Amino acid sequence: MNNKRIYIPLSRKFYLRNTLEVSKDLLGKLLIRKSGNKILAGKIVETEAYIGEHDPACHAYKKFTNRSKTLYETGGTIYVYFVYGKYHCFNIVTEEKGKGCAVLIRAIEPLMGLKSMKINRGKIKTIFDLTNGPSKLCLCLGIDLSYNGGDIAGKELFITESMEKNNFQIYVSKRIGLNSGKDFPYRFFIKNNPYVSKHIFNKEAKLIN
DNA sequence: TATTCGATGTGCT
DNA sequence: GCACATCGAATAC
Repeated sequence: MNNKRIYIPLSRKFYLRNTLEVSKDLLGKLLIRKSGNKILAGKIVETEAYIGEHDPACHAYKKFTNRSKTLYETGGTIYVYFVYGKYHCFNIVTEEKGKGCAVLIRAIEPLMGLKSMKINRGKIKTIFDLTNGPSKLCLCLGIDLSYNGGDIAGKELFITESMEKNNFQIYVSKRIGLNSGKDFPYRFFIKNNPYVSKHIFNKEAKLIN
């Protein structure tokens, strides 16, 4: 891949749509992180939808708190939060301001800047362990709370169309790691992609295209 | 102020 | 497959 290529971020409009649609459409897109003249990038292979105040697993279910306030911003806002005392999760707000909806990026397939990613991440068993989890990819790309509330159509961290043709099949399953709202089929991932995070629920996943 | 919990990851079995 | 580290945020009181 050519580092000199100019990447055009998807506009905010892309995110001002139904959360499930955005979750599906993000698969196959490129997540780009620029730092100085370095480019770290990966293809999005797994996402989850969190759909506002009526979704028991969504942070907006418990109303407005200091942590969840950026979730109520307009679609295209970056929502990063801190969990389990040591990890970060990276989301993109969807739909109109005030809805409290977002897509969690759960896994990417690393494509550029693998060397830096490995340094950021620390020891791994195989290359497949590098970015196959929401907090793993945050570590690799250096995504932390300083990005919370930022614009996903910005310069440093953004998503762009893939240059490859996207001919893959999409599976949908239950979401990972929840205690409530666990039965909603809001997790999307690319069939047979080895960088998908967990294999739990994959057996019962359904093909949707 | 006290207590519980968590959209995870790691390591061991 | 399963236990558990870890600590900030949310909730209970």
